[in-house]
Amino acid sequence: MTRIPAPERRVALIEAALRVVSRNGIAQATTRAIVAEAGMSLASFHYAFDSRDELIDELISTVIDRTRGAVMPEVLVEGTLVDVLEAGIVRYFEHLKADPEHEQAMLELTQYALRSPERHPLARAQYARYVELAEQSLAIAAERSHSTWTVPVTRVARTLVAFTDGLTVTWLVDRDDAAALAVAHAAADALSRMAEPR
Amino acid sequence: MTRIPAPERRVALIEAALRVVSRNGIAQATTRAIVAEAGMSLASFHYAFDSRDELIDELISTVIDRTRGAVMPEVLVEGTLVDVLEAGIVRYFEHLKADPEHEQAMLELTQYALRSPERHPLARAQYARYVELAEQSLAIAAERSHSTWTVPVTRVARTLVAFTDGLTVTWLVDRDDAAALAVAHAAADALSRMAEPR
DNA sequence: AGCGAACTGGGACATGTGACCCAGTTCGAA
DNA sequence: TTCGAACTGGGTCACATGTCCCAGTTCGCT
Repeated sequence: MTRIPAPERRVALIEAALRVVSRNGIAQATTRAIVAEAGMSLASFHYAFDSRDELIDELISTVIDRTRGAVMPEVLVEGTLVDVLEAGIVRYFEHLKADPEHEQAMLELTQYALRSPERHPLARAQYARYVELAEQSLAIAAERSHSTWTVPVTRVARTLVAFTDGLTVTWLVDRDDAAALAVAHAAADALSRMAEPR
Repeated sequence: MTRIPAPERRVALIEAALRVVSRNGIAQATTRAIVAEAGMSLASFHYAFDSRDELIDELISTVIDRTRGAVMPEVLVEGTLVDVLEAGIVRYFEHLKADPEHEQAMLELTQYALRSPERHPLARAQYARYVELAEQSLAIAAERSHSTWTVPVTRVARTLVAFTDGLTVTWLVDRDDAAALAVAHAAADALSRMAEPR
């Protein structure tokens, strides 16, 4: 009924799609399901997007852009590097626990992108973004703990991303908080060895 | 043409399904695709299985049972615990590189199982199996390096699984061998701190 | 107010898919 | 050798899904 210009509709559809993917998985993110979630008619979908694929691609791009420093955001703690790192990872874990479906959706989108050569770059971009954010956090962490990375920060960041990823996948499966915290501790420990006091 | 008893057919279909999932992803593992891969007719499928869901469930169970000590199998190296651990993880990494599609399939099956409450236990079982295998490997590793775990082995194992999982996901995305080896190194380092010389 | 373009709703179509059915064929046991 | 059950192939059904079309409606501009 209400007229909405196409660009806004694209945004609304992407939001709706993310909700559907989070709630029901990407396999259930059909055009009809997305449109229902957005409260629109099917025609509006193809007025705003050429195809479902186009929407999914934009969805992935959007979540990449939107990914803020969830991984170790503003590190609040002052202290040893290990402590700062662990606090950061634990904070990410809290974020994961607060919205597991979202992280699960991210994982699914990655898997999805990995499945076609044309979309593979999207998955790479997603992880490049993760690494970028991790790098920033690690720089801050070193700062706060008066340390210097003895290994290129990018490499440390890649490792951090791998660790948090593993933590995410395993926790999504077993929901074992204590185990996840143990992983966080071990990961922080490993990372801290890549720096020295300044 | 050739008559094949139902139980054998089930096995053949599961094998075929695994190949299809590895090659094209679980979304493409339709009854028709599986049947074509197995060189059977569609009717044979529903003669052997009640439904596609039943096959997928059995597929997951099968891969769980079949999962051998890919994660740090017979640890060959003698040496420091770190070295033994790293060698084991690197060996897993070689396995991953040798057949990336298989590990990707495992990941997809997990994600798939995670999406429905009835199947969630399958995902848990899969990871429980991983942890079990990791535990065995870790016991051997401690043995070989004359060390003792100072933390319950199960917890160490869970952490190892998380680490290798993270390594897997990130490597599947960026195919960065050097980065993966760095993760392996860091992971081995972290794990080795959970033991002491005997 | 009037006009053209932007937008909307409902329906339609082709295709893919899971499930099923049934008439035939083949095998093993009696 | 015969007979019944196990098995097979091909066709079919219902439904979901991506895409499209078109007649109508609404808006911004003149």
